[in-house]
Amino acid sequence: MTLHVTNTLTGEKEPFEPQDPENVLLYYCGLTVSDPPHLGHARSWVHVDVMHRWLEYLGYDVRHVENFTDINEKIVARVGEDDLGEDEEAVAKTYIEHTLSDMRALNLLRAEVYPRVSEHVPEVIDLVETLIENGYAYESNGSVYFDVTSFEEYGKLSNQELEEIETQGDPDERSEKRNPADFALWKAGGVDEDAVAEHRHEGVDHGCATPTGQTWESPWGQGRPGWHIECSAMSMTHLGETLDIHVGGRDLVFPHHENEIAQSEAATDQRFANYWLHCELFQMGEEKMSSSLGNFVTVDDAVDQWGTNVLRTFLTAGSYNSQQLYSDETITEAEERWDRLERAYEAAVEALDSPDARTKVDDEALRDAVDDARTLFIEAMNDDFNTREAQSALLSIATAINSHVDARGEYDYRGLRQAVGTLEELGAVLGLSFGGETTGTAELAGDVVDLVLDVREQERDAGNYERADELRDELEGLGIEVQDTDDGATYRLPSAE
RNA sequence: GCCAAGGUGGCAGAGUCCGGCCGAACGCAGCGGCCUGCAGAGCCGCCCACCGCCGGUUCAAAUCCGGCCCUUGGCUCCA
Repeated sequence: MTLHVTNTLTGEKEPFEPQDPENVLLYYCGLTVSDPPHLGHARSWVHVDVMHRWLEYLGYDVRHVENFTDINEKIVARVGEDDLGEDEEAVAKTYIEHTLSDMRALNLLRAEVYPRVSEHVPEVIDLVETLIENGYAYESNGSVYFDVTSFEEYGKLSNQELEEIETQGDPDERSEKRNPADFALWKAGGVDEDAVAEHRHEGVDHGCATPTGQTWESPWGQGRPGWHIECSAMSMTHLGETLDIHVGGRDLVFPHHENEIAQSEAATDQRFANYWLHCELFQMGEEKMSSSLGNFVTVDDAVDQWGTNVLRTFLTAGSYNSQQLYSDETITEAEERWDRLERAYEAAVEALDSPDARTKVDDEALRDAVDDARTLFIEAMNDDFNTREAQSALLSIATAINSHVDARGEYDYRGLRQAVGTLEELGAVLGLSFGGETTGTAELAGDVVDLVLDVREQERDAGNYERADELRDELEGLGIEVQDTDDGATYRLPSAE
């Protein structure tokens, strides 16, 4: 089966065919950089990263662009707060660096470009001018609005009729619009003080903050870009008029992505994106995880607590387009699943190093299991990036390895090599890395643990089990897992992530 | 109110597009056995699901069709 993806535009799972058979143009609707990223963001990032990796696995060159929205009321509101920065640019820079660092910690492939709105204001203005010239937008009191009635297909992504779209918003602003559903492409003047006040954190002194208000010169006077236009301008600048894949959070379908389609397609008369994929949200009990609800876990805390591999196992434990439950239990379960994978991997590597590994031994059950797992994995990923199913394929390799090793006797050298290689290769698609880097200190720690285990072995030989158990307990208190086997004790250091 | 997604074992979560290999995957929890000084890890096996409810189509439905109930998300801050 070839790759199939669920397209929000049609609501159906469709065969994936990029415009150019060798290249994929991928745009991910990135963050507004006004808060530290949380696990909900990480969930989307990791799924997009897995899509990217899988497309490369299939042989495509992926041109992957991910924007940062650095013009926003919330950013203005953060100016002067703590040590975030003394103006909007500095605040945005702080959070962009924070975000990129979180992304590295999650082992995400880098995008080709991370464009920022503030660097694309001329393109935004060009696009708005085109829309006015073509009769899709109008100027009103120095602001420019998109006339939704001029775009016949408005509502096609979120599947809504224009008259059913409720509109709220500022009554003053609304009076400037021809239709309440019209949205701003360009907003006159600086940021509204009330809007800024609304996003301020309580009880924070903003000292001698000097927000600039983030305004630019334009044909319609001082102003700033509206919320949706930046993604159109940036994706067109870096990837052209028609994207192959546009990804974002489910919460962005309306109005953000709907408006992106309207303004882009009105401007170019070309289809804006062929496949719209949407990542579902984390559920914290009864509601979604979100910055505004304040019920989130930040990415850096989660990385500190769980490490990259556990987190990635957790974040890909459901389909990208299914809601996923966040709880201590579900994340602990992911940890156990990763541990099982890693232990099997280590057992295989150890068996390969042992003198009992023979090239003439042939365990068909092991080899077949590995072959089957590969087939399953590929089918799962091709079926709309089914990462959970892909994980179970990996786990079935673990079971096959354990079963083979547990039988003792002689080991199938080639079979184990194949198992290890397959785990590494397919694990990499999910961004999992086995047998983590051995650092100098880890090696030293290992030597010390060996010494302690030698002493413990002597105590055991002497029948002094109480002392032996004490030593084991103390090692375990340090996070070092001890296991007694026929060939002596083995250990696992806490993962050095 | 309108739009979208979903309701599968104790938990979590695939499978639903393309009906039969689903007598329902993988993992966790639980139970039994093996291994072990003990523990852990591991192995082998088992338990737990009339797949939200009602009706229909079919030789055959978790999967298709209709109705109903419930949950989540969106309806201009949102990944």
